[in-house]
Amino acid sequence: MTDTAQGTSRRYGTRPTMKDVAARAGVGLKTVSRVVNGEPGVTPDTERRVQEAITALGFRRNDSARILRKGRTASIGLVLEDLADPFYGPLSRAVEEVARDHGALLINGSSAEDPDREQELVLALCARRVDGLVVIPAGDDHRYLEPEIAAGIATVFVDRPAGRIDADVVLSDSFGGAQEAVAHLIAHGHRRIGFIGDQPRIHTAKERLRGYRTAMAAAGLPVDESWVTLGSTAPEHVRAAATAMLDGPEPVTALFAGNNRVTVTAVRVLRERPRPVALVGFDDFELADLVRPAITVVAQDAARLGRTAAGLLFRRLDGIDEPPRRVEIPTRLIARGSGEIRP
Amino acid sequence: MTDTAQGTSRRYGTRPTMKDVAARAGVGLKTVSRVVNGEPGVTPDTERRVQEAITALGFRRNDSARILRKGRTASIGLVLEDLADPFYGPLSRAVEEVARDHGALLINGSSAEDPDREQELVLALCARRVDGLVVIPAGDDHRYLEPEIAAGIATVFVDRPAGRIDADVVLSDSFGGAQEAVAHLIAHGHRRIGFIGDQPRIHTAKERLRGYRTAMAAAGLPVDESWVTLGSTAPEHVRAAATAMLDGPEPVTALFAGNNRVTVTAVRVLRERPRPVALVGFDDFELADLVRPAITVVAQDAARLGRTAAGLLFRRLDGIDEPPRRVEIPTRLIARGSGEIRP
DNA sequence: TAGCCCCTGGACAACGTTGTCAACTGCGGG
DNA sequence: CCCGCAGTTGACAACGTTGTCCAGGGGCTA
Repeated sequence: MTDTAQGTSRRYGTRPTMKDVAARAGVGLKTVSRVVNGEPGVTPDTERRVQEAITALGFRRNDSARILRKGRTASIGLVLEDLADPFYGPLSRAVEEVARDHGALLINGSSAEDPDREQELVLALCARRVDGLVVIPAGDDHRYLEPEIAAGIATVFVDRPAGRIDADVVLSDSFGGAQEAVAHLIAHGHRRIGFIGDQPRIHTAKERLRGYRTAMAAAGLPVDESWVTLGSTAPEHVRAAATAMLDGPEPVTALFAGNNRVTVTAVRVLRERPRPVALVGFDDFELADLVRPAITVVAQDAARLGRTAAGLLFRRLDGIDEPPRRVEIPTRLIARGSGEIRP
Repeated sequence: MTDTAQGTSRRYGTRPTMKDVAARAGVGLKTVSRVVNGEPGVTPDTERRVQEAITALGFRRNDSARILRKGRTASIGLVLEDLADPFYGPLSRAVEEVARDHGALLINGSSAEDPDREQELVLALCARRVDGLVVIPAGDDHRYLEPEIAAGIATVFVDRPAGRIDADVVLSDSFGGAQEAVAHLIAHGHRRIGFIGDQPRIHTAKERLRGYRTAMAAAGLPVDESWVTLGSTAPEHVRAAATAMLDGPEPVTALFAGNNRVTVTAVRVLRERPRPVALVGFDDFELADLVRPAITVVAQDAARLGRTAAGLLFRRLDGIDEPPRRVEIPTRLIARGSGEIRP
């Protein structure tokens, strides 16, 4: 009755299977399966015996086998740039939360903004047969995904559109947000405004630049090309760019920072300057209101991006078949002071 | 020659298997397996034929089946409190990076500081047969993991120790860090110092409180119990606690904040006060140096915690068998100004 | 009491892959 | 000319689970 360790040689690292449980409970294999899955058709007494055997042996269903048999993995993959970036943490969490509501686990990976690594990760996830993918693309050619999508792996892109394939995508309104930011600076009297953005191959960087140019043009302001820098967002690079704009022959009186990493470095640079320079940053961040001057930003709702994307994904997984959608999430200008400095 | 779509009825959502590839290439199943896995013993000509079939059919190996057969999943699980918390993002990223170096994928889940949810997640990961687990525990009883560990799932705890089982653990030196923080405030002339920490069931909260009390006692200072609050770190709660300490009968002249969320709210509260109040926070955060006064903190190295834990995990997975270890990562006091305000 | 149905339980195949082992080829040496 | 050998290749079982289908037994009705 209490013979927990009995004849069945349980080597370390070897798990009991349903067969073992069945043998111990003196029932058939399928009966154990029924109990484990809560299927009907088992008498209370049999069920109890099976439960006892499960507990005694420490049995846990092997989901790998289950997945193989059923064809669905109840897991989705998320590929983003860097989990350590404060913009992606909330996004990832939101995706996870939606996945959880649908009983799915989340496997995620960071591409480090490297297209090859993105592809490697995505294909590894496909080999695992995740049910769906949420991808923040690093590359700009996703034709490699075509066979996977055709084979039924639902895919939603977030933050940036897919390259060369037609797929669902959820974006922030980078263009509109940038336009609004720059218009805000113009409204406060600025005429020479600098823009420091991410690498030009990144969609959001291009869109924000376009917003900047459109706003400038709409106000009839010329743009000196020394006021625009796209490239690495590494601190030293941003620092050099900002310094050049501020000390150039046509010094800017305001800066528009293309993302949160740029903004942070810009704040540091401006802090060292004798005269105040106006600044608006794309992306909100914690404590933006506590820095002096408080930082005016164009806020994107990362969690909402993630929720929306995951929602779209599970719609697909639930079998809703419709042409690829493009959802745009509005941004919001939060005026806090740094953008209201007059030239 | 170009008959991509031929007799084999490929329904949407059905993937080709090695059998299909074998049939198309006119070879045996095992030969396909050999090619896919780069095993030797296949003539270049045969290999080419198989490769062509693979490309034509869009075949991708089903890792679920592979996992079932091989027993190893090449994936590890990470259970933490909240991926959106800026402390855990870098930790998660560090674990991911180590996993990647070992060819493993990372599945992660947020427990939301709920013990039941932690257990649910952990067991789901075990059912997936992850090779190992990195857990930031929310609960304080992990005996439920015993059968899993006995069955060979390596487990490492981070940030907080496991409850009621003996397992590897990687911790920050919360006690020492807190002691140092409070001593720092005392050295700057403070006698009445408040402490606002996380819920008392959380190990780090207890340790930091212990450090606080030890430092006070070492300086021969009494602690009025109205100066100590442990509990939710929700902003309104922290705000109320701080206000009470600052306006009480024995008003504190300095605050020690038990984690990053508390610190942020404390900064906001102190900002509204007419007289400066000293503040030291546990956990560093971006922009801590840009707020005025810049925030003095006890910095923990989240990435190093993650790297160390993952390193330990893979040592276990590589078969190194030794008694459970307890690794403590030192903290570092970064004086920036807010802790140097005199009473 | 025969006949029938329902309820429970089990035998068996299948999911897609990999490990084992044997068969086949062509070649060189005795 | 035959034997053995090395190098390829494929047939088959197994991994642990679930779906299908059938068998046995008990209770009910005619």
